[in-house]
Amino acid sequence: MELRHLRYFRAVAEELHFGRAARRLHIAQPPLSQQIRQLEDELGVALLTRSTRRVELTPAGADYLAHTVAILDAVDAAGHHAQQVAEGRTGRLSIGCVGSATYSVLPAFVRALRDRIPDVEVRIRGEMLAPAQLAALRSGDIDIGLLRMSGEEPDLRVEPIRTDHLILALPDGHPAAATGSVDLHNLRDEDFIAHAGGGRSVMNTVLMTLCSVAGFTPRIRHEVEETSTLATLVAAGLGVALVPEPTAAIGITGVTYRPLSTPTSGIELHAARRIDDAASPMIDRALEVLREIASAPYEPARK
Amino acid sequence: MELRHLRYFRAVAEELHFGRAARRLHIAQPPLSQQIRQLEDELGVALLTRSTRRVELTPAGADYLAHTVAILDAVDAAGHHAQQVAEGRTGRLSIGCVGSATYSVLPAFVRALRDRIPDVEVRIRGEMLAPAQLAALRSGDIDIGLLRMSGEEPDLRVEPIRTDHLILALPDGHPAAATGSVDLHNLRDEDFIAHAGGGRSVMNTVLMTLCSVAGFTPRIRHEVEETSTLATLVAAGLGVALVPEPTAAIGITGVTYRPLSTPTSGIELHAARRIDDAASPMIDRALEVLREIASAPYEPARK
DNA sequence: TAAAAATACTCCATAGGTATTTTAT
DNA sequence: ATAAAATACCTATGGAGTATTTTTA
Repeated sequence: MELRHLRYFRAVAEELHFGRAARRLHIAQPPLSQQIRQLEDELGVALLTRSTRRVELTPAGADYLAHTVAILDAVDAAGHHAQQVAEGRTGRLSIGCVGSATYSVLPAFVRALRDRIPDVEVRIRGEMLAPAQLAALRSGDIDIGLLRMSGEEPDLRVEPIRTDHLILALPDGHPAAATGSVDLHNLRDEDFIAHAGGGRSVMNTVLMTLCSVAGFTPRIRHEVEETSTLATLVAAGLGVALVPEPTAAIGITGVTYRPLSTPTSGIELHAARRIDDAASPMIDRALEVLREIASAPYEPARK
Repeated sequence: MELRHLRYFRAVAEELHFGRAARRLHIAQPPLSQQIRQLEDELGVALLTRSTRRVELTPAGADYLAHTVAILDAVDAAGHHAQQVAEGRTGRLSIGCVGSATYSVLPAFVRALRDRIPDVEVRIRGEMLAPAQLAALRSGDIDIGLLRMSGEEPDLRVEPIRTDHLILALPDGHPAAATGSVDLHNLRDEDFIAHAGGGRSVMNTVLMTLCSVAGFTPRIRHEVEETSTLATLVAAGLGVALVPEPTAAIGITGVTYRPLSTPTSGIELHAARRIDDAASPMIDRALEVLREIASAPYEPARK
């Protein structure tokens, strides 16, 4: 069976006249009769009752007509939808994001996506550590990763999205929070809260480097998977933490954020994608949107 | 575009290998490549990225594959469904029914239909007067009419289904209800409640005839559209009524039913259908079911 | 008897086959 | 070097056209 049979049957069923249907289809009447006969033979069902004076649908024919129309429409719709996907106007997009951007850059990104690409279907996986994102990118679990990284990844395309200042997260009432900015050296005897993964986390590397410059090695008492947990532990007074500025978007009371007295070069947020996904215009368009909105400096939520 | 293109695309998309897909389709590889190319050209969308070593779906191709599978399945399902309809195993059936059978024969019929033809989709229109049913049959609004009629209807096929005894509906405590059966003559001074439509209703004709034999002309004070209303009026003491026995299935308190002391030939319930619906096996099957169950004498619901 | 569907046949467009080339790893 | 897709070209199936017959209202 071919779509031709369905198109022809639809025409005859709607016209209830082989001659008119043939004219509508721009073919002669005999081949139309033949094709309809073929269709009926293949289905083993009489779809039409014909006499020379009247053509009518059988109950089975009426049923088949409804399905036929639905199928022909679905064929058209499938083509149009595929074109939309090819143009990146619709599709599914899975985004992974590190904790420090989950509550600031990520929501802004998703909001902008919905504005600019209304038919995108976004799936979000926030609070993903960088190594998990790399694995998820390779397995196809996510299409775009928002992470902080240093090394090279040959099968991924990584680009810097924005640079974030580093700030300190202190428990409310901490002596160092009394001043406008904090000298890292004053925290040499504090407990530090760090991310899991040790040296594989860029934030940990930066922390070690900065403390080393300040003349001490930070004592790391707690390691956390999620940045939100980190904020909770700081609020509980279990230690202090060095975090990228957007982390402050986590609305947990009991935490005071203070800049460092010594300016640093900050830490970069990167967007990563599979290098062989070049044929995915949705990812291209999404990254364009990300570049536009992510360069804006982090702005704390107004109350 | 033809289903061939979809079948071929599905094979290639699932095998991700033109050679294997061609073998699976029992054709050679070059024509397969050609057909896929045709499909892509017609859609204006690249569905696959090919190199000599790897064939992959583009995002648009993955999208199109999902739709393709759905369409091909729908084509199969449509054929099977039409076969089911042709065998009368599934389909929609609209049944009209007069008031006196609405609460006894009709529910038994529908119950039997569900047992015997599980996939039938029944639409019921109860409490339809006979003329309305004839019109609804002709307009296609109902497929089967359960009604009481006398004349001939050339474009309908009518068959007797069952004969019902005639009984009297009296208000509780009515003097005539004191005895086991009632002589119609004793009701010569009562108000009668009749169906609307006058002589066009067979029940009215029967009423006039029986009363005439009993030597009087009934005084008709109220005419009703629904048999349920008739029962309500009797219960309210507004009059008495002659009804077919199944009417007693209407569970309205305040009404006592009594047989006539003089046996009558009763009144027949007919099933009517369009004569040109011979090609509808669902109607055939449904009527077979009706014949089986409807011949059983009316049996009041046990409490 | 006239309008319309079915049949008979003819033709050619194109799906599919064979042989070969191209390409990417 | 080799496996696999693309290209070139040929073949033949079957879809569509023309002429005619059959059917029924």
